[in-house]
Amino acid sequence: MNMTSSPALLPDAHPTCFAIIDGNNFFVSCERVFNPALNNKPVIVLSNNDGCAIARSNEAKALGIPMGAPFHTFSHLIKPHRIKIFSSNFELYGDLSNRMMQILQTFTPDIEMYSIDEAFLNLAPLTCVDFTVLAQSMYDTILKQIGIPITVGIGPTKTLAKVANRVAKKQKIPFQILATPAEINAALKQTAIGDVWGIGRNLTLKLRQQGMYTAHDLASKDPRWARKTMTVVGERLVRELQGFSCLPLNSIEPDKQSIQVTRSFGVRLTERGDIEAAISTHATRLGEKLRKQNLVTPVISVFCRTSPFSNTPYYKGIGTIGFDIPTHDTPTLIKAAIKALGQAFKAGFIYQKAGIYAHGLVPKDGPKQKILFQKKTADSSKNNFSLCNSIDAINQRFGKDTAFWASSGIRPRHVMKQNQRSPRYTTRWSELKWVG
DNA sequence: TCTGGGGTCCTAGGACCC
DNA sequence: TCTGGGGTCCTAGGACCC
Repeated sequence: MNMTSSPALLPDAHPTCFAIIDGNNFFVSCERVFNPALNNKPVIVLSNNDGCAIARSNEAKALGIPMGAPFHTFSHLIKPHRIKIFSSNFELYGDLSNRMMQILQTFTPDIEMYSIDEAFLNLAPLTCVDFTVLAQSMYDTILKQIGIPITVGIGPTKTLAKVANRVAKKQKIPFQILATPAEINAALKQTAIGDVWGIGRNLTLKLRQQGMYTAHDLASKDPRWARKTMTVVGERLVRELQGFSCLPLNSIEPDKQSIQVTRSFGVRLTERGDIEAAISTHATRLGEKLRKQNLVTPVISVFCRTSPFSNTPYYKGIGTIGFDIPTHDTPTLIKAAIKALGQAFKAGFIYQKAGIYAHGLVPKDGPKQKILFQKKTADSSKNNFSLCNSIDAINQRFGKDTAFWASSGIRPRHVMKQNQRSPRYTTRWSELKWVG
């Protein structure tokens, strides 16, 4: 494509056209929906265990608090600047996310839900639509119906739509459309190389060393060069920046290949029994996730590790157990997890985190592998499916862990710190917002 | 005292096969 | 000159994303 050809309007100039829509400072905006007093004030949402900042309002960003900053590195700013702090409330965020996605689907069904707060839309088929009107309408509708401000970026490829979105955010405007080569070039020139979607910390360093500082520098490169230095991923990236779409819209969510449940303990643990209780809890969560998605796993891995940030010696142990028959049965998973922990655990260390992974997932009713030497008891899971489903139903209705497995402990020591969580306004009757 | 959690894709290299 | 060759499958590790 000739990047200097005369300006033309999308989508005639390009065969493809994408929009990326995301909620501004999404978790903070969710908190503000039910607490308007937070508007125009510095607000921070913390990760699990209140460990670090995972969402910051613009006011908090202006105070110089970076994404991912550990709580203790900015705790001294809280009082003098009256920063409002929240523990993460994913039940609330997930629910508002669903509502946002539903509204976006009224604009086009050709949508890919990319993350909790982001969606790509394929706009190429909307040939008769004025994208300025469309973007403004999306912004107005979502702000009015949910109360969350969004930003819309539109461009001929997903990567350029991302660039457009970033430019809009920088200018604090609701949307940006990159249609002409001149517009694209201008946007690329004001985008730092590290802010390009797909360029992480390592590649930023590498590219800077070679004298590339902006997205425009990278877009000027030969894709063959990119393939050599950054594999096929880099080649796609350069082509996308040049306006050739390589990343299609994935409107159908593929089955997960792996599922993991990992948590910091909140306290330091040294006793194997305490870690077993945590791992049992994680295995229970894993079973729930697998059953919900109708998947079974042929193998699990369990790990436990010390803190990489402390001065004490670092250790990470991993144990793996395979199943004769892929399963999503909680007692089977717990039993295997505890056995795997036996491989991973080494006495004498101060543990901070543990987790369980399931990989090579297959659909529960998919084709089954024949087992040559199958023990009679191997499919004990079968008998427990209805029990697990009943427990899932109880916990769904009455709240997490109303019914739980004894191996998780009656009073476990690994309970998560969540000191500042807001009510789950939209998903719990008991936590409804009262007005008046 | 205090540093999240959950995913994907790609490549290299070894094992194994004919 | 060259002294087996080519393929698949699996895993570990590294990169990225939000």
